[in-house]
Amino acid sequence: MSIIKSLTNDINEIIKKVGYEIENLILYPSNRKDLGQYQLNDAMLLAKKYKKNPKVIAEDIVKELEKDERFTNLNIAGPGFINISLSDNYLIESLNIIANNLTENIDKLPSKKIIIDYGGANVAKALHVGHLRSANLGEALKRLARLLGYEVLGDAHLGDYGRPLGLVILEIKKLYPSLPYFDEAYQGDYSEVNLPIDNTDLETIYPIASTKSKEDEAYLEEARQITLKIQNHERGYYDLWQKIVAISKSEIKKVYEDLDVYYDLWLGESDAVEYLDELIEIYTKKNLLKESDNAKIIEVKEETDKAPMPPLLFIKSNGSISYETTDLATILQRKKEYNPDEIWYCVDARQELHFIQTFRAAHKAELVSEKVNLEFVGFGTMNGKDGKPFKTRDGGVMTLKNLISIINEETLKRLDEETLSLEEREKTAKTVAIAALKYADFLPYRGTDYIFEIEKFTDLEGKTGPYLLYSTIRMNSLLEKAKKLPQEQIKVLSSEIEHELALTILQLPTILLKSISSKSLNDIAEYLYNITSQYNKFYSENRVLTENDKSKQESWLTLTKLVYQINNMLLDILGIKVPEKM
RNA sequence: GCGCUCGUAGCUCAGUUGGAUAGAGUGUUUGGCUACGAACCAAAAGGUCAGGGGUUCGAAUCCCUUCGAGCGCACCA
Repeated sequence: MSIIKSLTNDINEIIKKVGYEIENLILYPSNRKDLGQYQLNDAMLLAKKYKKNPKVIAEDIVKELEKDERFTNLNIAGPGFINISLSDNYLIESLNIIANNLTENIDKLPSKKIIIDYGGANVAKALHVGHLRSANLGEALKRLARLLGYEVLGDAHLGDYGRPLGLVILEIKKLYPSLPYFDEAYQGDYSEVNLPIDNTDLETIYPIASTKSKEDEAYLEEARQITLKIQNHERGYYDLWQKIVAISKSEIKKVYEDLDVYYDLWLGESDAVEYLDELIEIYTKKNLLKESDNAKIIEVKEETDKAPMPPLLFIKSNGSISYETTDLATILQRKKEYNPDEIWYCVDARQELHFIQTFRAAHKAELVSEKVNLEFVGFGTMNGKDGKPFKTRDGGVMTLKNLISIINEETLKRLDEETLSLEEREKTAKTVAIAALKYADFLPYRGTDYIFEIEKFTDLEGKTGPYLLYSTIRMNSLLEKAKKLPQEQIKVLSSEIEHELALTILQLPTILLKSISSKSLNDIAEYLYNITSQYNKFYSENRVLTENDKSKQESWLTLTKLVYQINNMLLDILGIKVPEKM
């Protein structure tokens, strides 16, 4: 158990002993550091509950806390704030426990099996800036959840089904009508067909097809028919579809690897389709399907709804299925194959209604038990400076690949030509660029729409990924230079900034729990900046290597090591790598 | 129209299970390197927390209301 948690528990016990009961006691870091390190705000609440003067209650509590040697400088301020500080002895002892084993400073959660759905990548479409948040968020939540003791599977949930693929194949048919895929008489093996199309072609074909479909009703209808053919596994079309998926998937994988995003499962919508018959049977047997305008729908209204709730479109009037249905099939598939306790969906916040419908329909048919938490983890949209969804200057889509290379160039310019060879610079630039990109994305709360500016992601100074990397590397460099000196124990805390750092370190487990419960990484991103800038202040105030006081020197080195380890751990959660030099 | 989200420093964002004096980065002005790595550190200036009302010991945070913005509302995914 973490220091801060056991401390909170103990204070709770002490207060109970005095005769008061606090339901959810939290030891807050004080926002009046001049009065104490921590504050307890509960005397005011207890005053209401026990109908007593809050100051009297505070005095009762303080009197008992004073008997404990861990606490010092206890005082009461204002209407009944209790200010608490920790004694240096206790602080040092606590830090040494953590320095000895970092996991002592992490509170594990009861084990659970979780699937995180954080893909959103679509076959035949380039990953664009909009995919960044899903990938970053999901990957980081996966790592955080694992650290806290959950069993986690990340699923790419590839968009490999539905109309876009129909459109792409239609356009290919228009471009290369003589391909055997479109020749009904063809009897040969499709794996031997040479498709004159690579991933770059696919990415240009889709926008063209999409535009045509909006302008030409007949074209759209033909695409609908082809979509249906794929869904019915019609020879030729189905084979071409498989080929396109394979080409596209390998390219998508590459971009995700650049971002240090790795999935445990590379399942797609199409993989869920084998559960479709079973799904339809379940809904039919339970009598949950209704006919409406030639389509089959599921009513998902509830009495408490404030707004009209549209039904879930289960089977379209032309007989094809919508993504609501593949999402339901996916839930069934996950239940059957993995039996998770929770499924988290990291998707754009604008899809909330869709997921409310899907979750309700899933629970209505008991695809998963009511206890299984299907959670919508929506994130805000990336807008341009005009407040509308981001477009490049010429009105196009900024692909993720493009964005990464822009930041790469920017970073490369900043790297020191004297300490790094060209080869090293190129490799390092990539790592630093990704750090800049990811960190900038994590800083705002996940639900906030934020304004996407290239400058924000290429910024290398101030509260940025490169700042964290630079500082962390500098810590390591110091530790390396002091390799022969002892760095095992903190013996003294000799300045204000060292005390600040100590308290920040104790606060870590609280930040981790806050982050997993809000499912947002901004608290961790903020914490990383805080601990790093506190360390940098310490670093600028002291000369560690030339310090004569040996116990001071060892304490400083141990503190450096501790912060270094924490930074590495947290950066790893965010999926950010630390290069050796930069 | 109905519903959801939001409005905090010039800009970009934190802070919202109610806590003391509302924070950070950036930008502006200024000071600190023949280096334990200056992609750093220090300091100044910058706020009617959109407006109004209410709840209470206490409100950026909760409730009501006005104004403004974004998003969603079955056969796109």
